[in-house]
Order: sequence, then structure tokens, then C-alpha cells
Amino acid sequence: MAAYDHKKIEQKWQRKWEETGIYTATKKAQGEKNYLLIEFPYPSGEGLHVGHVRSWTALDIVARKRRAEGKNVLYPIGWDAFGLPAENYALKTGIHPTVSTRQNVDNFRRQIKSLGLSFDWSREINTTDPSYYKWTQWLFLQFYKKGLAYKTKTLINWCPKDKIGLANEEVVDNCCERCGTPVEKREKEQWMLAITKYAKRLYDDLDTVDYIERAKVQQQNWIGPSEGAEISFLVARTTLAIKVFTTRPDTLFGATYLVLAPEHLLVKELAQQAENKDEVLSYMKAVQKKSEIDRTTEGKEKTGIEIKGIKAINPANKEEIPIYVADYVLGGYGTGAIMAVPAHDERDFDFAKKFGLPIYIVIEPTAGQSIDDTKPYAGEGTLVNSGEFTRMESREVKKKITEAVGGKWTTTYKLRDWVFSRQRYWGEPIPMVKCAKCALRDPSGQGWQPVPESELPVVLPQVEKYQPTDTGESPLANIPEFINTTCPRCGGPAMRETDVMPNWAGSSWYYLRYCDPHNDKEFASKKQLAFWTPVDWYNGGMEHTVLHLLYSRFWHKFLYDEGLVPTPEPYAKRTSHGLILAEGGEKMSKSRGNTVSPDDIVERYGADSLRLYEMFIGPFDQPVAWNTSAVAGSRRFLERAWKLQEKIETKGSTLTPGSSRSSLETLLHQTIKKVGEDIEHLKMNTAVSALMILLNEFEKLETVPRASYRIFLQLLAPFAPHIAHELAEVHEVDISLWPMYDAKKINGLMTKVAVQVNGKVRVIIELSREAPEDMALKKARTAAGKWLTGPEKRVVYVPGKIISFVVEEKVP
RNA sequence: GCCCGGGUGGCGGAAUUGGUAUACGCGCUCGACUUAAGAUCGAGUUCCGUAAGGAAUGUGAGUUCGAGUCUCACCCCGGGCACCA
Repeated sequence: MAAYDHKKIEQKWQRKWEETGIYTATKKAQGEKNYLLIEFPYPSGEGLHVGHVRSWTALDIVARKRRAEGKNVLYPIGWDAFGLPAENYALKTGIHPTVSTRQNVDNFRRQIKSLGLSFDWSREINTTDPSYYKWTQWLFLQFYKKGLAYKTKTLINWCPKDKIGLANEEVVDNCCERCGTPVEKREKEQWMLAITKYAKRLYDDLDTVDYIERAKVQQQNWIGPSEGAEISFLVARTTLAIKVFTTRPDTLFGATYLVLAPEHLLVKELAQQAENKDEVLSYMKAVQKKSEIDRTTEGKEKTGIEIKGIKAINPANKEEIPIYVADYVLGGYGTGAIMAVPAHDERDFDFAKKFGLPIYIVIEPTAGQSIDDTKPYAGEGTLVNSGEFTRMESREVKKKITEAVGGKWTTTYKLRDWVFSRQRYWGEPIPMVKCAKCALRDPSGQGWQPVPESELPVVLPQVEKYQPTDTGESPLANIPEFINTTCPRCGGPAMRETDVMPNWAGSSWYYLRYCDPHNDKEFASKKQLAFWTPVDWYNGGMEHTVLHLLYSRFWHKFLYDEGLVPTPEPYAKRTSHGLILAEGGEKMSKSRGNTVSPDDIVERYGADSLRLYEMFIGPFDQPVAWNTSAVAGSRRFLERAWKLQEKIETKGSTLTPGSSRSSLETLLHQTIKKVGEDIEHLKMNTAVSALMILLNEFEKLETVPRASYRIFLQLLAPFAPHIAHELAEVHEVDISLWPMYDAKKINGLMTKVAVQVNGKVRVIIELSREAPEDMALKKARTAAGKWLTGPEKRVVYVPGKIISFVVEEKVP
């Protein structure tokens, strides 16, 4: 027997799989369809990360198992290749992103193929390919046609280092998610996608999908629905009204002032009539200068200014109350204005204390709790000082009060519309044209015209300089041949949009393209979509839960409304893998110099060892630290599996004695069940452990029955496909099907039962599974006699598990 | 502050409905083989104790014949949201 040569074996099988194309999915194949998806990678210059291997191997195991079960599996791969790193690399080196992307993709492809992942390479896609982004642009135009894409002047998050606008989702702790630079606010014209129109459905439909709980909760938090009332406060001696949003209309009688956000549209108008006009305007200016950070981290000391001489009328008690402008109220949430109830809200309380505003208590805790006048009481309770509502319960009165003052019960969401413009080069050009002439006839005055679908794609032109400008214009703005065009509506001179799409655009629909990747008439045919979608199982990182996952659900729902996709949700099931950390538990990163390259591990130990190790490393959904010396353990396991060949019984002979056979049979059936179920629940670490236990048992035998050996290889094949296929070929056993277990053979004839005396396990006895109670107890009493020192008070017998005696203890 | 996870040997971690805690692997110790090292194979490895035995699943209480698992209170770690009215 030759030594285990992983290089030879892995190359041989990888070549064979490629030549025979056995992992190519076709609609015509037999069996129920099964669409398994992993997040397609960004082909970075650093190459594959061991984290990619974790996610992809896990679903590869699922894919291989399901194929063996006769399912028609689609497991595709592609490249999410637009994005800043390629552009920044071009800035540094002058190498065009097309070139570096091609090189990186080639490297990724080579690396992935060396891992023996059973991807369908015939469906490989690339978001930067014009034949792909043609359809990304086409989809954008559908949003535009339905009024869901619009350009507007808005305050956006601006990263001064990357010189790029960011979506709210890309801002973490007020810093750029990518580079960590504190973001600034800038007013810019931006293309927006109206994701807020779908807020309710994006929230509600989470109940219809099988997502890992954490992902669901994060999306719920992000969408952030909040039920409450919209109530109008008239401005005294004017025709104006200020609409506020509140979740506590029951405290309306305690509203002693109003607060407008500095961004509120009415502020400027009211300021004109104010006694302290200049002060109000200078406060607004000061707020505008403040970054988001200053606004939120000033030790929570609240600032604001009264609009003097102007009062609002509390619709509940008709009292005139002052109006303030303060930046603790956010412009983008609710109506941008609040009614302040200092007695029952901590923020309003702080503000009222600072500005000496009245505090009216209108809710009293129902029972037991005392009111502490140094703190506001924010709980529910009984109304006081509330006119006709006095003595009612706060919970029951919310909608009644809202109705009584002509308010509206409504739901507000934290979700904001999606900033879809990037003033950059390496992205899909937004297929819009601006015509000055048409703008005159356009009610919005903007003059935007969509590029006719027949002229798609709008191809990204070659540029000399990639450098974005401080004014925030795209490098495309420097290319006259690109900008100057004719208006599709009037035929006159017009200018192209120079903004490009964010890198989330191409990834918002790629799983649809996989269904029909070479279609040049449609983004995917209805027939193919009807067959393959929805994705049955999608695995990816937690970091994409509120970005990619939410965005693609939004696109999908829109396409569903347009009748372009057959299901309301794109992904039936979503799981997530934990990060792989460096040895020592730190994050792996190039700058820390602690990365592990899959190439090195494949070279030294082999792909099968790497796959097995990453599955064995720990619970799939939790972060784990890398440990190279533990990879050797997986390698040892495979070597022992290799060596086991020597013990296989030749065809026809049965050398293993009968008693070993029956206990081996029990273990085999248990292992089939365990491995199969563990794969379905991604409990890969315990599945591998079960395979190890089986191998340990095999090694104790003189010889291994062929049938048992075959089952071992069948179970091993998804995890370590190369070695399993090699051994199967050499020993002429068929491992193309997944083995079945016999439920009756899971339990052996004999079973070990623990005997407890007064709660302590004293002895373990072996019993026949069918042993009657009296016999079992008799045997237990004999075995545990030493500890049965007093009269028995109680006996519990759970067959197959435990016998528990409670005896009277001798008091010394 | 609110909402999710999680806390078990030297380390990564197992543990069906409450029913033999520490599976499996790494590391370590001893032994065999070897001139030697490595690899491999065998034995051992939660802690205290020579042993009999005792103690232990973040802390403290509770329910139970029996608790890692259930209940209550608290501590610590990781993640998400956060002046969201």
C-alpha cells in the first residue's frame, strides 16, 4: 500500500470532476431541485481567506450529501467585483481595475478549485462584466419607472478619506465602515432608492422565512417599527400646524413645550417671525457645523433655543406652550418634531430642567411604585390631571386621546431611504441622462431621462485618472466623450449622470442571474426562475445581515410586485458562519500579519485535511480561533482512514466474529443517523467527531467488513471528497448514494444503566434492554448493596437510563 | 439603557424529553520502535487524595429521587441597536 499522497489524489479527482462536469446543474436532471447559495466573494488581492473555506465547505457538504440523496442541486459561484479596493489599487499603481480584477479572479478560481468544492462553474458570473451590469442597470430603470428611484438634495454621510457618500448602513459608530474615518454630513444631490416604501413588508415577512434568529432580530432592529400617534399642534395666531409623532399620546396633557429638529422645514419660516430671529438662525448654523459625533457625544448635555414670541396650542387642554429648536430631536425620524413631556420622558426632563420649563405629572404608577421627583416616570399607569381621561389606564387611553384630538394612529420606521449614488469610478454607471431643455417642461425641474433599454449597457469608459475630487464629483465627470450625449426624449444635447451605483447593487440580484446566467434577452427567464427560486439555503456572514440581505430582499420584493420573480422572498433559509480568528483570538488581518493562507495548508496537509479541520474546529455559527497544530489532527485522521484499507475483508469472506459484528452494526446505524442529521443542522464538528469514533472502532477490529467500510466512505465523502473517492475506486465500492439507517438497529440489545443512591451514581450495571423492572432492581440492589445502608424510601426506574434509590441515611 | 448570544479540563469543545458531566480532537506525561530526532503505535491525562473517598459545569438561592440542562437574583464576555420621542 502506497503512503497517503494528498497532492496526487486531489489533483487527480479535481481534474476528473472538471472533465466530467458532474456538478453542472441542469433543469432537466431528475430529482427535487435544491438551490444552495454562498455569498459570492469580492476577489481581493489578498486571495482566499480561511473564512471563505469555512462557509463554502459547509454548504459543499450539504450539496454533496443532497446529490447523494438524489436531489437536483444548484451550487453556483461568481464574483462581486465592483468596489473601492480595486479602485484604490488603481490609484496607487495605475493598473486598471479591469486588469487587477481579472488577475484576482483567476487567483481565486485556482484557489477554490484546489479545495474540491463542487461548484457549478458553467454558471460563473461577474458583476463587472457589461453583459451582467447591463441587467443591473435595467433593474435600476424599473425602479425609476415606478418612482422608487429619485434624485434629491440630501444630507448624506460623507467619508472625507474615501471621498465617497455612504448609506446609513455603511456608517458604524459615526465612522466609515470601511476605513474608520469619522463621517461628516454633506448636502449633495444623490440618487435614492425608496426602500422605506417596503419597510412594513420587509419587517412583517421576516415571519415567513427561516433565518437564523440573530439575523432576524438585527433586521427587525434596523427597520425599527414603532407604533404611535401623529398629532397636530396649531401655532397660535397663524394658520400653521406642527405635526408631532409620539408613542405616548396618553401623556398629551403633560406636554409643556414642543421641540423641532433644526432640519425641520418650518424652523426657517417660524424664525422669520421670532423675536430672537438672529439667535435662532445662529443656533441652526452652529448645529450644522457640528458633526454627528459632536451632536451625540457631548456628554448628553442638551442644547436648544426657544423661538420667542411664537406659541403652539396643546390640543388636549388648549394651553399655549413654547416652541424650541433643539438638536436632540432628529430631523429624519418621525415628523422631525416632538411634543415634550418632561414628567414622563428622560430626555424631555433633562431639557426642561436646563431651560426651566414646567413639569406636569399626568401618569401615576398604578400600585406599589413610588414617584421620585428627581427622575421622570416613563412607565404605564393611571392618568391624572388629564381632563375627561383622568383616572383611566394609560394603556387603554392612547388611541382614545389620539382620536379625541384628531390625530392619526400610525407606525413609524427607523429605516431611511437608501443612498444609491457613489461619486466614484469602479461601479455600474447609473443609466440616466440630464437634459436642460426637457427640465423646463419637467414639473420637478430636474430634466432626468432614463437611457432607453435598447441602449444598455451604459459602458464604463476608460479613464486616465481615478482620483475623486473634494467637491465629490466622480472621475467620470472628466470624460467629455462619456458625459456628452443626446437626450433620449427631445434629441437635443444632454449630459450623462456621472455617479455610479454602490457595490451592493450587483449583489442585490445575483442569485437570480445564476438561474439563467447566459440569457441576453432578459435578466433571467421566467421559466428558469420558476424552476430554481427561491434559494433553498443561503449561508453567509453576520456582517451582511443589515446591508446585503436587507437590500436584496427589497429588490426581490419589488421584482415580485412587477411580476418578474415568482416568490415574495428570495431566500427560504439563512444561516451564518462564525468568524475564524487568528491564533490567540484576534481578528485576522493583513495589517496584523496574522493571516493564514489556505494555499499553504492545502500544500502541506491537503484540501481534505483543511476541509475536515475547518468543520471540526468548533460550532459552525460561533467565532473560533485558528490553530495550525490542530490541523495535524485532521490529517492524522485521514492517514488512519487510509491505512484502514489493509483491514478490509476480501469479497465474500467474513472474518469478523459475530458479537463484534452486532455491536459494530449498532454503531454504524447510529453514525449514519448522527452524521446525516448533523449535516442538516450544520453541526459539522460533532459529525466529524462521529466519524472519528467509527474509525476508532474499526481500528480495534481484526478485519473490517466491506459493507461497513463502504458506509464509512459514503459518510466521509462530503467532508473529504478526494480521499473518499480514491479509496472507493481502489476498493471497488460505490459511494454515489447516501446510506440509510435502520431505526430498529440504533439501539443495541444490552444497555448500561447507572445506579444512583441518594442522588449519587455508585455503580453502572449492564442490562438487557427488555429487562423487567423486578429483575433490573434485583441486579441493581446486588451491585449497589454496599451503599444501601438503610431502609429504601423510594425507588425510581427509568428503563435504559437510570435506577435511583433513596434510602434513609444512618445518623451517626 | 434595550435586545440577542455565550460562560464546562492546560486548550478547541461534547452532552436527546432533566437521567453515567468532561465524547472527539489538540497539548502534555510515560512506554515501544529508533544511533538520535521526527513520524508512528500503546498507556495515561477535570481537580484534591497513596487509597477508600470527596469536590467541580461563572456566583448565590430554589424546584426535583436526580440539574450543565428548569425557576429567581446577580457577575463576567461577545454581538446588535441607541437622544428613534
